[in-house]
Amino acid sequence: MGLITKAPRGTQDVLPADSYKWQYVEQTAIGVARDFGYEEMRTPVFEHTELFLRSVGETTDVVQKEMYTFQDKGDRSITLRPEGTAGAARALLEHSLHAGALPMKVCYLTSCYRYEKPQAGRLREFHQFGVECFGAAEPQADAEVIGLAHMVLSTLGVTGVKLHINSIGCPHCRPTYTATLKAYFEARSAELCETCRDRLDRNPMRILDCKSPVCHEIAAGAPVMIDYLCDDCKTHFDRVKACLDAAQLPYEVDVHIVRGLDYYTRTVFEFVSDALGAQAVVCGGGRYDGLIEELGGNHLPSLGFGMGIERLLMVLEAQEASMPEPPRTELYLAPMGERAVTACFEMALRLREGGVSVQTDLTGRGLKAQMKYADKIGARFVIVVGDDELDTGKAVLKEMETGEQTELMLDELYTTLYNKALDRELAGMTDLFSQVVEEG
RNA sequence: GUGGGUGUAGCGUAGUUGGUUAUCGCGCCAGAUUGUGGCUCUGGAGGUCGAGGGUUCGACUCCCUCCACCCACCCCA
Repeated sequence: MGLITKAPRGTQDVLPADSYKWQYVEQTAIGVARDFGYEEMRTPVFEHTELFLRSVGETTDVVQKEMYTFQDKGDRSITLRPEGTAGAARALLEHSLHAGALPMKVCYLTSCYRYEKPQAGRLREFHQFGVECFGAAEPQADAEVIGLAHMVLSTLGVTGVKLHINSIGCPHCRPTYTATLKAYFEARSAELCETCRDRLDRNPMRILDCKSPVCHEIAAGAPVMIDYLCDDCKTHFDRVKACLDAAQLPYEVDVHIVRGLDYYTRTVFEFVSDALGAQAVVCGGGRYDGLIEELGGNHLPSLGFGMGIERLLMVLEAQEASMPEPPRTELYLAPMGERAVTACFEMALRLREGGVSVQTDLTGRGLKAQMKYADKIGARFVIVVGDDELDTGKAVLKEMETGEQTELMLDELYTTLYNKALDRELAGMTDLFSQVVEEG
């Protein structure tokens, strides 16, 4: 197979058979966010590289080795967005959205790009649903954002997902902690794995996350940020937890959560699924009180999260969750002969104008093949239109599932279909009603 | 970037000391009395056996290189 018939590494096509799942997930997420006051924002796929250096952080892996960066023809350094927060923050500043009503709540559905080696739950192009809440310093904002993520997951029927939260402090208390942590690991540096010895200088907090057994054991006894929080951070975290408790949102404080993006402060959280492979984080986010300042704005405490659509779909797939499928073609018009082809073409257009989903023959196939096609696409009704029908105006409406045939006049077709649809809807409501009665 | 596993039609597969035109199932297309789908039967199309090179009279099969996919490390959504 030649290169042009192969999508680039780490990318995925969403095929017609699956796109309804994406639409369902996306609409659900946007809908829940709207209930929380979030409005959609769309920002460009690419930004000035500088934006990500400043926000995500120059020492992070994302920036150091995973960005799709290139020079454009005007010799600007451009980068395909590796995450969604930076672009949203940039747009906020560029359009002075923070001058309007605060907090400023936005959400988005975006593709993100990271040059990584693909594996289960990890792609080079992936999609994220994200929210950002700008200008909300209070702990209830943290809880609300977490609650929003939780509600998106529960509305979709996701199960087996756990919420982990932590506080990683602020610029006032973190340096003290980092120094303490570094001293602790340095004392036992000989035992650490090679990568963790490198991390000692770059970012000792990463060692807490190491999966190697020895490091893990050493890390287990390491001082944790929580114990070094300044009074403000501690109070903030306590109140976040109090809100979550009050809302009965179950969580686990996981002192080892360390986010890999530099802008995070105070609250960080992850929703972790047991249905995924090693990439278990379905949703990750937290507070970034310093980011807007870092990008040249005023101090504007903010927070948000990103949710991986592919991972979300993997979880739903794993638990065999049902998702509402879009309605199938209502009617297939099977023309016999040239006169009928023209008539069906015209009839189909009229019916579609009335909101009926109709298909008719485009291939010149025989009747049998057309019936097969109608069956395959799941058409609910079929009408064969030949010279007889055109001459008399009478036709037979066949219901595919039951084989039941109804005689009708072609010029009453729309009304008939409308009534049938209405009957179905009523029947559905009756079913729903009896179900409710049965369940008490 | 580092490991491990896997590559035969759209999908799932047979091909086991290298030996004619590379299996089979599903799917697709067409037929089985003139205008009716699902079941059955018959026929047909579709493959540079992941790619390139090497060994050999002869390679899907053996050797080398590369590529892709899957999984893990790392990192994160």
